[in-house]
Amino acid sequence: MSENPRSMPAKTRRRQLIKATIKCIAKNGLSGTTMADVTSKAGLSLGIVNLHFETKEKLLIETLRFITDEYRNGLDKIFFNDKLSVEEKIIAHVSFDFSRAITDRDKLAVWFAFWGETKSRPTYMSICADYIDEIAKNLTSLFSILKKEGNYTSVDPDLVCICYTALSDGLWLDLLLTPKGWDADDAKAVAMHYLATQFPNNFSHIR
Amino acid sequence: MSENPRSMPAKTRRRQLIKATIKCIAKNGLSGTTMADVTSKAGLSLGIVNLHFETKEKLLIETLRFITDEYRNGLDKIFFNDKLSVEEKIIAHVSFDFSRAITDRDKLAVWFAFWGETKSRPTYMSICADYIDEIAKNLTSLFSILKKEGNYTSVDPDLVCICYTALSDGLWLDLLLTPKGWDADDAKAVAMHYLATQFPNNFSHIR
DNA sequence: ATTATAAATGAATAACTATTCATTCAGTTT
DNA sequence: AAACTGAATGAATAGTTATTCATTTATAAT
Repeated sequence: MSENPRSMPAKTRRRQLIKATIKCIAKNGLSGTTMADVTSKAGLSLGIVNLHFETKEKLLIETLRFITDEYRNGLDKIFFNDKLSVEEKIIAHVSFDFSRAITDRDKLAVWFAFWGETKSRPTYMSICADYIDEIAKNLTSLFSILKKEGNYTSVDPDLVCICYTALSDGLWLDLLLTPKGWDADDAKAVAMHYLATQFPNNFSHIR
Repeated sequence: MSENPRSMPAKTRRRQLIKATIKCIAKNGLSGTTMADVTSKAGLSLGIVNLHFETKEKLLIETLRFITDEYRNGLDKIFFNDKLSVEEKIIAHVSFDFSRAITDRDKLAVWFAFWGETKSRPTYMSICADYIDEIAKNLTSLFSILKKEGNYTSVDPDLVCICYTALSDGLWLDLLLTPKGWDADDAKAVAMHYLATQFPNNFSHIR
């Protein structure tokens, strides 16, 4: 099969298995995801996961790391883009949060599947804690700068960061739970509505 | 054992098993919760779950129903309490959302464990959808009345309901993921901060 | 007391699933 | 083209866990 040459680099094969894992978790949940499911979804043989990841648990951990890295890297590209103003960075952040890539329902299902197990798995917890802290620091600093630039004397950047972050997590949950009559653009509008309450001169009329 | 008389009504025994299930899910996750765990946590014998619930899956469904009912009933008591003003009802709603009973970390872990599996289990999905719709309707109507009473001409009650609900879900997630340096009262303050942006004359100075 | 009833037990079973590893196979080297 | 290398396979194995049900036990009824 030219689709699946044996000479593929290990990294590609690992990614192929992680992608299959995401689909399986979305379809069957974490508890319902078996090695047989994952490997057949990837069009490969049963033993392949153990060859590339050693154990199922390690495959799951790499899958979590894959989606957290994707999220963190996407946001870092925005934060460290010198061509954007602070206002533009914040808008780009929100747009990214509700972009196709991030609000893909398969991936949302994976996020929540892991969050649901976080309390019982220190490894999941620490992978999550890492990216959360970093992103919060960056976003808070954007709000701080905008506060100064826009003379928003009564705004509390830390509070706004916590509030925005919680809001966007909750909106993701809505997108996951209510598949119909509601989409990522609607969710984004809700998030912008909140930011407009804090920075009305910057975000009030943005669609 | 006088603690565990055989004459206990079936309902009590079922509740005892559900309580044990909540603890097990919090400790080991949905996938890691076994019948042996649950029954030993309840101080009963292995076969007892199948006697009272037939299958593990049915026990899990009843556990989800238990926590959703607890939440819905708590809020209904507030909505249908004729002695409270609309403002008081909204405050009571928020206080309930961040009360000890609701923000208990074991129970939060259960919420998220089920939400994580919702996409793959239509039964979980429909149990969630039921209570979400009902609560949203009630809360939206409170915001509508407050809008009229307080002359908040530019407030959109549907939007505020969606935003508040998403925010509180996201704050629950924060409480679950970040055990230290952050508690339910802090989360409640964030929620009140949002409501104050919409109804400043009612909620600005409330602790 | 004796019998009847229903709840509870837990050893045995059945079903499932992660992991292993001897073998196969594709591609590379000599 | 023969030998080599390491990726891939999947049948077999090992381990785990839900479920069953014959038996035991507590309570109620007569």
